[in-house]
Amino acid sequence: MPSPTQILEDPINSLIQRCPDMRTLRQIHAHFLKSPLGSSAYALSKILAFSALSASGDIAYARRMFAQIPNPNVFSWNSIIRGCSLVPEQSKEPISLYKRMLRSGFAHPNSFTIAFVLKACSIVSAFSEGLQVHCHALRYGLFSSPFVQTGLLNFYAKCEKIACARCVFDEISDKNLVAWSAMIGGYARIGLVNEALVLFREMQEVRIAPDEVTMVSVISACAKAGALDLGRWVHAFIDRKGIELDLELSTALIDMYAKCGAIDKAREVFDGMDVRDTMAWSSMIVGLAIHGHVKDALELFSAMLDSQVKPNHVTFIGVLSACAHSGLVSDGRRYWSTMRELGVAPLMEHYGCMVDLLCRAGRLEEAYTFVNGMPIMPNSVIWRTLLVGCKNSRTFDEAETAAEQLLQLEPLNAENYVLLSNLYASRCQWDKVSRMRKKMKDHGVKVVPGCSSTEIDGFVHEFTVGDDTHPEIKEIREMLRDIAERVRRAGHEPWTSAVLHDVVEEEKESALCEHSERLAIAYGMLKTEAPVVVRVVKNLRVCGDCHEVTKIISKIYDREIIVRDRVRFHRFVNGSCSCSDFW
DNA sequence: GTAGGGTTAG
Repeated sequence: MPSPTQILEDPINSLIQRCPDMRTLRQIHAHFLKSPLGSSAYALSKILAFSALSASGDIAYARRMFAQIPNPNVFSWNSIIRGCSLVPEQSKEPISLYKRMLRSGFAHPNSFTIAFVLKACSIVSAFSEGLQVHCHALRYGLFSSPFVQTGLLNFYAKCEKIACARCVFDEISDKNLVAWSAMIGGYARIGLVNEALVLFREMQEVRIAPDEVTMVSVISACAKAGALDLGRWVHAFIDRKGIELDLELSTALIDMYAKCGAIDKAREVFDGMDVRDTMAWSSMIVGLAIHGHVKDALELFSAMLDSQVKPNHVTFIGVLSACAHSGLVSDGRRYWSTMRELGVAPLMEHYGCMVDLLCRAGRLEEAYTFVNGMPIMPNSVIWRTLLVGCKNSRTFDEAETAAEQLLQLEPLNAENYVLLSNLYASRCQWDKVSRMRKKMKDHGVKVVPGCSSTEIDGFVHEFTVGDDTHPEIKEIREMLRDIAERVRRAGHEPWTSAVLHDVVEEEKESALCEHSERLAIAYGMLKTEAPVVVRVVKNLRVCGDCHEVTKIISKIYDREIIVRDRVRFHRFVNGSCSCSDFW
């Protein structure tokens, strides 16, 4: 039997449920303030929830309203906490609100509160605050809520505390689809590809059917691994299971195919999409750019503008890097202006592209002036780009200043000393070469060997600095040296994967058939290495006199070579000769 | 009233 208040309150709820916009909500609010129900906590909390959470709401109005509620109930606290974490500007405001809620002592957190605060903590990676929320969840006996469980798991994963996330995951007795997806996504995000894929397999073993959200993480893991065969298999799996190719999954597929070298396949997915947003367009543009398909990338950018999708900073990274890789200096400058006209504020990455553009075109002085005129403090990448340009051009006098800046910013990065040492060596400045060695020693900086690999038919071929153990290393070196030489002779500058592809295809058709397997390995390396499987694992750096093979590859592609945790990936792929067997 | 997803310079 409903109480008299409930009878009166029901119309409020239904009124708010049907409220179309804030204008109407304000009228409803005004009406209730004047009515005898003006002080009803229930009515106020419903009005607050609408303004804080609905798509047509107004968080500023919700904040003002919340400030006027004398003793907000838990529902109101939850609404304002969640509402404040939904705004695009990331802040710790929801966490501060939660602290205020606890201090007020009037309302106790429930599973909704904990889930919302954890979400807020994961958005801003507020690790210490999240830890306390974890304690509260246990103290208030709320861990049994699946929303709290996944909230905690996701919080740890987003803070890159993956072992903690795994502990939470293992503690969940009844793991649902969301928990599995969150854990797989957590692994994939930080590049623990093997763990992500193994967990995906375990998920199938316990008969939890993955959905499109799960598959985004799985595909993203394949992209990070450069595992084209696995990626293809997963795509077929998605089709076989009838999982919908929504916007996010299609974008993940475009990215995976592009990063694994199958740019045509990426384009096929892109062309098959009904709706494309900024990220989808950007993935395709970036993919084309890194493959050296500069004309296609720039045409696609025009098509994007024609289709009224607003480009963002990532789109312009693709456009500017496309220009940089093909020497289109004036076009690059034009796009730089377009970017500003479209209201996309240049970030460090964009300045990096422009410096790269000028350096590759041999305009070192201009690049240096550009760096000095930057309104933000140049980072180490900018100085390194400039120094690599110095090394290649040999006609620039400001290298010393750039070197000082770089060493000041990153005195412990071995890569910098090696770069500078090589730069001085290229100029026969041997005293400076030994000074670099001494500085490195003084700082206790050690060289970490660079490492690259390629996957062919599910088998990973690994190459590490100073490691000659590959059974055909000599032949592979010779072949790559030959390919590099042919490209050099052909006068293609800068070298792009498209040019390389042509040369390798030509090789395939020529008299080298007896070396087909080696060629496949070399080609596989080119195919998988260059298209930005360039994932640099933190604290690992390519440095030192890299292995001949990796050096040639990086030279050919004129980009940094891959460093990633090969061993893990190797273990995974080595478990089987082909991925279809593995699954 | 709640949870898990896609693009990023060298």
